[in-house]
Amino acid sequence: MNKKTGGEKNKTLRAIQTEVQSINKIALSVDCVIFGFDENILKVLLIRSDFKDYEGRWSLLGDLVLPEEDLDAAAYRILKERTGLSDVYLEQIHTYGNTDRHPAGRVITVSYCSLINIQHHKLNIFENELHWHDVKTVKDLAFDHQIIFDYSITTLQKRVQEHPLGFNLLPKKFSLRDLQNLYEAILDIKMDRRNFRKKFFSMDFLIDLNEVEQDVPHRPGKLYKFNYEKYTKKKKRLVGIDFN
Amino acid sequence: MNKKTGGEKNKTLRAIQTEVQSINKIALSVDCVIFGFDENILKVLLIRSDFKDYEGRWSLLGDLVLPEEDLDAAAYRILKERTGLSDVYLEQIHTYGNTDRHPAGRVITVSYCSLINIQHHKLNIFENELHWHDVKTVKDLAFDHQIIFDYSITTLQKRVQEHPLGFNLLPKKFSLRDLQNLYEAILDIKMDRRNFRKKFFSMDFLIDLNEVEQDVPHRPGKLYKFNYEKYTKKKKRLVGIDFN
DNA sequence: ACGCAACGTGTTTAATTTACACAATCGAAA
DNA sequence: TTTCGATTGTGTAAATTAAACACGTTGCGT
Repeated sequence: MNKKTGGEKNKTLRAIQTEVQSINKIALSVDCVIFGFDENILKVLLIRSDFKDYEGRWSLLGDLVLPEEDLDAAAYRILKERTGLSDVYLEQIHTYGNTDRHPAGRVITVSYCSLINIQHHKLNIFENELHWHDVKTVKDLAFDHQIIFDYSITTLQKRVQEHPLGFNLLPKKFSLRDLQNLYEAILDIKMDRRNFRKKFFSMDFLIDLNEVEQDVPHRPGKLYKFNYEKYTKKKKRLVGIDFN
Repeated sequence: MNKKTGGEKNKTLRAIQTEVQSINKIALSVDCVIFGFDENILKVLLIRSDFKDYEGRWSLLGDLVLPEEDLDAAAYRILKERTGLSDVYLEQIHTYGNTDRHPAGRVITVSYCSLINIQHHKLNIFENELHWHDVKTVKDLAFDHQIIFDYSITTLQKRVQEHPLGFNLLPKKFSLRDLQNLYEAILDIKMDRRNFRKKFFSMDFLIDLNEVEQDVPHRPGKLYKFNYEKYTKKKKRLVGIDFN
């Protein structure tokens, strides 16, 4: 097999092959697209592919779903196994099931997307060179992971504008500058600072902590936290036809 | 088996059971939530469930994915088999894979959503009492189909505001009243007629056919068709944070 | 005490959305 | 042929939301 990986690393792929080759049946897997935010850059967790055909290529964090395991539970397990983190936002994105998408045979893969706070969860496992990659540098992923990744990031951009997911990527206390940097990184745009502040203040989901940033080499900004309670009490309006 | 169904009707379920029981493996299926529009009512196609446990309950149109069949292809095939219709909008919605969701064992179901024009496609098969149901009357579906259905309709409402899907439900030539009735039915709201017209005219995707309705007992409205070409040339803008 | 760097704030303009009323047209019936 | 009923077609004013834009303040570092 490939150079850096020992015996255990190929467990997953062998399992897939066994699963698939035996009777031309279906294997079910989950791929997690785990986003984080650090140094004002949106990042994603990748590992080196174990698979010979994709030697050296980067790949998403995937694994087979266990026989008695619910789908969402599998995603949470994989996330936990790979990162140690639980209790985070995790959502199904899309399912990929074409017959030719995996060299080992028919593999159905359900993709999930997660947003985690890199500072709150330092990686302590580095199997398969697990580490964060700037999303802007991600390319040529193994299997059809590039397609999965591209779709995930597009979906993420949509969802982050409809739900306050971004707050998961920040420390509990954050400045408005932090928040804006986050949105600018995810959406890959620049925004006007005054309008950005106006918008978030008018939403009325930020709690002023009456604290300021520490150890910044300039005037420190005020710190806020997100008011989840208040948010969950709000309703949806869905009217607004707008093709674009 | 149940009273009304002959030998062939249970094919699908037997196949699932065989597939699943043999080796405790996974069965892959597709459920189609097929929406139509008629008499100003949003409708959905349902059949009577074959399954003993759900005798008499209504169920979505589902079937197993063939071993060598791509996922999307399976959805199109099932739609075609059930309705004869091809070349319609069909989109993946969500995947359901919990271990306890199907009595026969582990079944992964990918749901798809489709919008078809009832007038352009009269049903000529009535197996399992296939027919259109007013979506407002749908309840107590078999399996977890109620959950799948509810999620589909919510997703449909979202998507119909972002993309001109609704035009699939109308005849090629339609009046603005037809169009408004459609949106009101799908979104389950009332809209102001003048503002509705203004909105669609300003989008500039309607072609005036210089024809009017026939056989209406009142002043006939002008007829339009949708300009798909013009639409496909437009771009997306995605900026606009707005939790709701 | 000075400079640097980022913070915090308000107004004006434009664009979009909402609310709202009346004359014109056609078919049907008297 | 006149009238009635029903629905079409249209415009404007008000309110809301989004966009553009500049300067004084604060705290740190030297």
